[in-house]
Amino acid sequence: MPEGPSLVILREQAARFVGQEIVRAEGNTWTIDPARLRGQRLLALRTWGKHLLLQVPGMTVRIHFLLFGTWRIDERRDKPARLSLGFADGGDIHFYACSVKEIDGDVDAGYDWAADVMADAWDPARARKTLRMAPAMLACDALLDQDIFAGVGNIIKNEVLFRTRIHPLSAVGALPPAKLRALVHEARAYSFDFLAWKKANVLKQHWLAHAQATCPRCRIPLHKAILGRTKRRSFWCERCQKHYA
DNA sequence: TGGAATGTTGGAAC
DNA sequence: CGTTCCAACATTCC
Repeated sequence: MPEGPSLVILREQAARFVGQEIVRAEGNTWTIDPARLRGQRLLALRTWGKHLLLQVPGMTVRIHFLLFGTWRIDERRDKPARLSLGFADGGDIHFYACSVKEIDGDVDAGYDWAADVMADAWDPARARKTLRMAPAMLACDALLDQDIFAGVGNIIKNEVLFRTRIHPLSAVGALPPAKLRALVHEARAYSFDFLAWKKANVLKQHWLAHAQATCPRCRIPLHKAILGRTKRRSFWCERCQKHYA
């Protein structure tokens, strides 16, 4: 469950642990020593794109779920946890099949919060400017670029391109200003729709292009291919998504 | 049951 | 030395 909106849900689900002492810490992670977290107070729980940041005094741990990672709160799966944290109130959180890393130094210095499509600090003008500086970049690659659209994943990519009627192989430099603006705007707008639909457990039924066979506008078959430098699945309509080149 | 999938990284190759 | 490419990793579902 790794796109940005899902991380927001996780952050909200785990918010009650902030301020509590970590009384148990274990797991099969090899990148940090879980024992270092024991006895520490969880100072903050933040997200940046697809990253979850756990801050305790003198240490920040970054969790990334990649493609297969999952978590559970107040329950366990029948699988070894990469990292498990137990809190003073008796609750616990378990992370599975994820990447665990310690972040060196100041978190605020290392992350550009303006790039996170879910963040209050999201700055669409910054995204547009970055895109204008890379005119040859394909639209399908641009949306997956975490330095520009942190939190956007393959589902959001396909839905944003469909909504904005932009062909995935369009060069961003060929987009008229209004289209570029729409692309950036929808990257955030769709991400918040994703968040609401995911919370309501109705995300998939709202997919218009991703993993779909037919264009809901034209009723013709959608195209499906592995596209771009990112080599990810794209679903698009040749009739209603314009190829800017 | 083999293949595909909401993703990133490290190191090889150029 | 910088940029690009690809194998590797990890898990579940159909």
